[in-house]
Amino acid sequence: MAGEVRQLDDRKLAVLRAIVQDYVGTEEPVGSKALVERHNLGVSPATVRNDMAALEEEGYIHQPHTSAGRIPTDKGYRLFVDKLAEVKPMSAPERRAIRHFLDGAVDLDDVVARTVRLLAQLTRQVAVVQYPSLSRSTVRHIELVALAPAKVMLVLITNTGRVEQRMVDCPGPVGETVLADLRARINTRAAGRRLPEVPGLLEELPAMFEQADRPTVSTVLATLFETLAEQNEERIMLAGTANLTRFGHDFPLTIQPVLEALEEQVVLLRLLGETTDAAMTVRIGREIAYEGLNSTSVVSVGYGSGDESVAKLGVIGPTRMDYPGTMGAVRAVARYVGQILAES
Amino acid sequence: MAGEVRQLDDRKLAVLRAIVQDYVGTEEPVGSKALVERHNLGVSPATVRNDMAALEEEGYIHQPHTSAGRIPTDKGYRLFVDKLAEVKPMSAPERRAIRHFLDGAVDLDDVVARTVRLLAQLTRQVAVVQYPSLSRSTVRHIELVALAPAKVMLVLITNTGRVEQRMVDCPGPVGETVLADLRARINTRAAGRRLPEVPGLLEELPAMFEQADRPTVSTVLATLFETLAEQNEERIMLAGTANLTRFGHDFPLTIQPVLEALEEQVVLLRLLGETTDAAMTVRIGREIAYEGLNSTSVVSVGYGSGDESVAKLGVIGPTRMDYPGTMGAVRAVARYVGQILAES
DNA sequence: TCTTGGCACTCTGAACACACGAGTGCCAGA
DNA sequence: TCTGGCACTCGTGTGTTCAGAGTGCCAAGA
Repeated sequence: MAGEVRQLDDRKLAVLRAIVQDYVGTEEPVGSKALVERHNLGVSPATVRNDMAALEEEGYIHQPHTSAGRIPTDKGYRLFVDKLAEVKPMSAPERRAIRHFLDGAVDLDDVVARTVRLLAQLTRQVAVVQYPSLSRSTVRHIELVALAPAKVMLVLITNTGRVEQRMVDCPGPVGETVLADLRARINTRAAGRRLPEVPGLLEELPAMFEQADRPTVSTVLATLFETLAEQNEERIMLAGTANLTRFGHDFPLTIQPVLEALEEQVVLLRLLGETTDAAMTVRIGREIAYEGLNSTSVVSVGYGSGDESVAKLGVIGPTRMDYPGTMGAVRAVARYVGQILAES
Repeated sequence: MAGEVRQLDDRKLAVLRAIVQDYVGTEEPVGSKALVERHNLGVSPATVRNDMAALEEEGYIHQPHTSAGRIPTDKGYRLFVDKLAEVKPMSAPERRAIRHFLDGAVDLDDVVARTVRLLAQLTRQVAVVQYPSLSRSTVRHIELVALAPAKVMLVLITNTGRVEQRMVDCPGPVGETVLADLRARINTRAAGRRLPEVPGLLEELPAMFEQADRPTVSTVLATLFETLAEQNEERIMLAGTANLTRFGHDFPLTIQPVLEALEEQVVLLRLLGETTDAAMTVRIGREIAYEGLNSTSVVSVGYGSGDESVAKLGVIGPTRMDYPGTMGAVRAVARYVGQILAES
């Protein structure tokens, strides 16, 4: 009946942009007349109506009732985000405030806690920050300490400031010289490397020791590898759940599944995990795999101490959100957290 | 006009109990007729009406509108909890399930995480569990390790399985014998003692060392005292916020301040802090100091590894909650967590 | 071919009236 | 002291009406 892949005309795109902007602002379906009044599109309401009909035909907008205004669909938001919106940079005072707020942090926990609060406050939505995960970070230092004749404490310090320690029960007494030797060899090879690489780099180590010491060396290494591999340390911090109350009119129905999803760390981790490292990811409504979040959008991005990202952070809000502003806030916060981590 | 301190008649108490029970079940104001039908009070609705009028006069119940049923007031719930309700013990299968679920925990974090989820699930409300706090627990072991000539790592292990470590930069190189001596002396004095006691017990230690070593000893001790005193480690874990959706009809208004309160660890800590150690505490509506929680009730109790409580846990729900059941669940969970902590 | 003004139509939401029923308070009698 | 009866109150649900916002379509103009 109609051209399928027909390219949308510039004005239609402008109309879509205007609809998204107005709807995000007012939360109410927007009609042709109001649109023309608030944006100077240079055409009459009737023309806009024609464009709207076309946009609806293509699935970018939708009418709740026959005689109501239009609401963007997920597809409409998608087009808006991809083609029509610019990330809105933070203002200078905002940037200064972010910087200042994060600078006050005393340790890693505090950095994460401050970040998540800040993000929730800036976006007025639910913020999620993943702890810098072990698997992405690099080794700063590995320490071995004899606590008792056959008991060694192993301490792993990462570039993100995270400290993990383990006790190792060795098969026999451990000489201090052996331990020092082992410590030196481990650090020479592992320092600065990414955690998952480390086991490969230490493979030939046992062979470098006397036959008698090999069981001890192997035991220590085994514990180290365990620590490195321990993925269940993927922790997450949340803030801003109170912002859910501003979600919409049809309240309990929308909010319940969202609250449930937020309690499932697994869901949140997978959500953030899908973010491609480099760029900011925006997932909208049905695009989100987890059903409970089908009426929300997720804006997420990686952050890291260097040029590489060690963890993700993001924001969860209604599909009807201020995408440019949210994306700007997320990007800015991620950038500053990265700086803070790099400094400390 | 009327007797003020007049003792309430047994039947009036029975009526109050019935009102509370019905209202908790139905969430709707309960009238005299329905009451008589559902509980065999042995009297007619008219009689019940008289009793209700008296109860209202005394402030135990309240009428939302002239021609509606009655709803218990905070004062009514208070009387119910104090005089009319028995803590409802968990059934044997429930107890077994609790036990089994908690037994699977692998470390302290996991114990707390499982506890809070369990509590949320059992009560279908919001659960709060405080981590065993350093100040209440006792020293299991303190370890000192030389990492570099003038760098010592201090590790504090508590009876609740918590491990805290700190780096100490010493004013000068530290001899291994001095360190061993210090370690031994510290542990002899501190092991088994409550954390806040420890500084007092170690006061005269520096004097027992050679003049030259005293600065080092003092530095190490200072860091240890800091670690002991660090109260901001009072962490809390939450679960079951999704249960807030079952709160009431007047939704966003009630839930918003509650969600806000739940984000403030400080508020939650103070809330739990007010619990007297020994017994279970129930705070109802306006009795709660924090305004945002004025339409909720909090049931909390201490739990601990021995006979003494090291932290608190509890449940936050609408004032209209099943007090006997909630109290039963809270008590049972606290008891089992205590056992788990004692074992590990 | 695109745009525009006009017009008839649809539908929601607010306002209002109204009846029903649940629940009450009070009183007189047992 | 309890009970049944009775008149009264008031919230809720239903039905109706009405205004307004918004649409789609069409014919005329650029």
